[in-house]
Amino acid sequence: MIWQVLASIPQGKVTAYGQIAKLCGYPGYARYVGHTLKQLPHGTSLPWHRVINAKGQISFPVGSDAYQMQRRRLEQEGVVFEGEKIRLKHYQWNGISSDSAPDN
DNA sequence: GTTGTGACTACCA
DNA sequence: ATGGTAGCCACAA
Repeated sequence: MIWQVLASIPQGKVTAYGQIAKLCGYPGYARYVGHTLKQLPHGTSLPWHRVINAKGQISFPVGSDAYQMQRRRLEQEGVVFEGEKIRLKHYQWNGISSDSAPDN
């Protein structure tokens, strides 16, 4: 299920772990989603990089290898970053939770 | 079976 | 807006 929802995320858009879990019919399974993405093979065609946390940021330590890789992939798809945060206002796929209070 | 940890969230200070 | 705490669920020790 998670893979299916993951694959349905449009290019150039992002969503949150909790949102995916909810869409899969498992609200509250945000951590499970993260656990699943962690298990994805490196060569997977699934857009795991389009999954971020509810804060609108990448869930990896800033500067870490994984962080930079995910960020680069997102930017390649046209996603714009504001510092470490993503412009959810324009790039969130299906409303991400609540926090992040976008402005502009 | 209890305890600790993790690519998470929400609420409160 | 930022930082700390509690809830959340699955998995490993």
